[in-house]
Amino acid sequence: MTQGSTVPTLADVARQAGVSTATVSRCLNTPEQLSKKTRERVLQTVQNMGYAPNFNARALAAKRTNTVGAIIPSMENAIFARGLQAFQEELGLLGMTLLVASSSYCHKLEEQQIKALTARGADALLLIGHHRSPEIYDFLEKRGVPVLVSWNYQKDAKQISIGFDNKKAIAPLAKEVIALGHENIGFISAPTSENDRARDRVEGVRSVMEASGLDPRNLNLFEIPYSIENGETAFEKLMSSKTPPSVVICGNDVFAVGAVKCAKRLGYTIPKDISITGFDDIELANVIEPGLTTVHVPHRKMGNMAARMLVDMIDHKKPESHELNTSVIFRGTLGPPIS
Amino acid sequence: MTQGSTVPTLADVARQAGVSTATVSRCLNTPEQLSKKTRERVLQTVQNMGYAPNFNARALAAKRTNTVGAIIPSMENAIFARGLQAFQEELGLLGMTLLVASSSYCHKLEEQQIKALTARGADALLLIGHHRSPEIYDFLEKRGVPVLVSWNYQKDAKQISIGFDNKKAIAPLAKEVIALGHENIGFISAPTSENDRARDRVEGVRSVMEASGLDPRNLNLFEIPYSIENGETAFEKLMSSKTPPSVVICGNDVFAVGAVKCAKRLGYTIPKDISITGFDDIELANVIEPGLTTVHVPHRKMGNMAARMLVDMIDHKKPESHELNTSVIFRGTLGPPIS
DNA sequence: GGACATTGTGTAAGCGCTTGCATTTATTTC
DNA sequence: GAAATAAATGCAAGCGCTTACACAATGTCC
Repeated sequence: MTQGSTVPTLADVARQAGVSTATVSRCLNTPEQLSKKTRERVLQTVQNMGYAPNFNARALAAKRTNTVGAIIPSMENAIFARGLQAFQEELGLLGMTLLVASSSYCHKLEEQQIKALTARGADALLLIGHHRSPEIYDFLEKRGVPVLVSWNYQKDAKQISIGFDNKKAIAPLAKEVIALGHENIGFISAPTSENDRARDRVEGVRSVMEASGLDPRNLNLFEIPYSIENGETAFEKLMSSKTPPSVVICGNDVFAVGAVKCAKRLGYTIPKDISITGFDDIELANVIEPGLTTVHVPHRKMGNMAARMLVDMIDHKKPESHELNTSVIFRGTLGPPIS
Repeated sequence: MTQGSTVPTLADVARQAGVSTATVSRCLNTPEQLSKKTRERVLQTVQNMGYAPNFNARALAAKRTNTVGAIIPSMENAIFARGLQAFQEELGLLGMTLLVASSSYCHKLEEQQIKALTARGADALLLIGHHRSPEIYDFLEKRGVPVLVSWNYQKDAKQISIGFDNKKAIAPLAKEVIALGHENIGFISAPTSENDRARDRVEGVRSVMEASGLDPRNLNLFEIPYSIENGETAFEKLMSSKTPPSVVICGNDVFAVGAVKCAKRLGYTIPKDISITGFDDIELANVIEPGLTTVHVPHRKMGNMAARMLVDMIDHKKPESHELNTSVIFRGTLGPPIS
C-alpha cells in the first residue's frame, strides 16, 4: 500500500514481511519447506495486504498452469453439460481448474480453440471424439500437451480415450426396432462429415439392418445441424416422402424431441402411427410425452473418469483407454409398425 | 527449430527473420506500423516456424488480456446458455475472448471465481444479479476491473446493469392470474437468500396481490434449489397441503416443467384442475404439453448488448444501464380456477 | 568440539512478451 | 542538396513470478 490503489505483488509482501520473494513464493506453493514461524508471519502479511498471485506471471515462470482445457462442440445443449459438470467437479477435487471452449461442431473452429487453449498454457486437453486432422495431433504432440479423447471409445486409436463405442451402443436399439417388424427406417443425424459419433451411430444401424436381412442402403438418412427445430423439419420431410418410414431413429435426443413435437402437430399418435427413438438420455427425454425410448449414456461417470485420467497423463502416467457401457431405456415412443 | 521439438518464441522468430523482437511483436499487434516489406517477411517466418504467441507472457507484459470473464450461477440449465452464447458471439466480433465460470448459486463460490478470473487477468467481468458483498465490489474497484451486472436491471444501483426488472416482469402475469379468479396462489422459488432475481419475482407477485386486495402473506411460498426434480417435489408438497392452491406460479421454467410433470403423474388435468406458470421461456417451455405460459426474456439481445457495453467499459467509456422489456407468453397451462 | 547432515532462507537468472525512448532511414520542403 | 519532418526499426527495461544454486544456521554423532 505504498500509495493509493496499486495491486500488491509478491515483492511487496516480501518487503513487508521482511523476507525474500523466494520465501513468499515457497510459502504459497510448498509451505512445508518453511519454518512454522516464518510461514505464519508471511501468511499473515499476505492476508493483511490482500495479496493474490498473478496467474499469468506464475504460469510464465512455472510453465504449469494447473488448468486443463476442454473443447466441446456446443454449450447450448444438455448433452455435454452433464458430463462436463462431473468433469469439472472431479478436477476441482484434484486441484485443477477447467477452461471450456466450444467449437460449434466445426473442425476449423476447434483447431483455433485448441491453439488458444494451448497458448493459454493448458496442461492438458479434453476433446470430444477422435476425428480431427493429423496436423493438429502433431501440433499437440510437439507442444507436449496430453490429450484425452472422450465421448468415443476406440480400442485401436492412437489417442487415449474414454467413452463408449457409438456403433455398438445403438445396435441393441436397432435390433429391437427391427424385431418389432419395422422395415422402412428413417434416420435423423447430425452432419456426419465433422462428427465421428454421428457417423458411428448411422453405421451401427446399418450394420444391424444388414445382419437382419434388410438392405442398409434403404436407410432413409437425413442429415441436419443440431437443434430441436431442425428435428422437426427433418421429421416432416421424412414423413412427406412417397414411402414414409414407420420408425424414425434419431442420432440424439434433441432431434427426437423435435420429431415427437412435429409428429404430434401433424396428428400422428406415438407410437401407434409412428415410432421415434433418441440417443443420450438427457433430461428432456423423460419430460416429453410419451417418454422417449433412447440410449442411456453414463455421462457423469465419463466426466469423473476423464478428469482422473487426464491428471494421470499430466503426471506422465499413461492410463489405459476405457470403454463405458450404455443401455437402452424403453419408455413410450417405440412400438410395432402399423400392420 | 534449433533441435528436436522446442516451441518457437518471439526471439526465435526475430532471429530467423533478421529483425528485433520489437519488430516481430509489432508485426503481430500493430502491423500497420511496419513497412510492407518487413511485415511480409516476418509474417512468412511466423508461418514457417509455426510460431504462436504465449498468452501468459503477453498478458504479463501488456497488462491486458483481451479476455472478459463471466460468472453464471449454473452451466447446467438452459437459462444462461442462450444469453451467454449471444454474449460470446458478440465478444468474438469485437476481438475478445470469453472465460466462463460457474458459482452453483453460491456467493462464496462466486467470490472465489471472481478472484480466479481477475487473477487470470480478465479485463472485465459479467456478473449475474446485483446482490453480493460490498467487499467484493471494493475488491473489483481496487483492481480496476469493470463489472457489468446482467439479468437484472436496477435503476439506482451503483453498478451498471443490463437486464430487466424482475418484479415488473412478473407483474402482468400475476395480474392475469388474479383476474382469472385465482385467490389461493402457490409459488415455487429458487432460494431467495442468495438470489435477488428470485426475490424480486416473489416480491412482484406479492405486490400485485396486495394491489388486488389479496393478502400477500397468503402466498404459499416454497423455496428449493434449482432442478426439474425439485420442481416436482415442491409441487407435490404444495398440493398436499390442507388448502391446495389453484395455481402454482414458478420462479422459472425449470420448476414449472417439474410441476407440470408431477401434476400429470398425480392425475391433474392442466389447466382445468390446476394452473402452472413459468419464467424465462426456455426451449422446454414450448416442448411440454400443454405449452407453458411463461414470461419471455430477450436473452440473446441481453447477451449482445452486454458484450458491447462491457467493451465500452474496458475502453473507459461509461455506458448507461439498460432496461429490457419482457412479455408474457400465453400457452396452455394457465386457466381459471375450478369454480 | 569438530565433521557432517539437515533444514531454512536468500540471490539472481530467467520465463516470453510489450513498449518508451533512441536511433536510423526515408521522405518532403525550400 | 541540406534541413526538417516523418516513418521504420532497434535497444533494453521491465511485467510478477519460480527455482537452481549458494549460503547460513541448527542439530547430530562419535
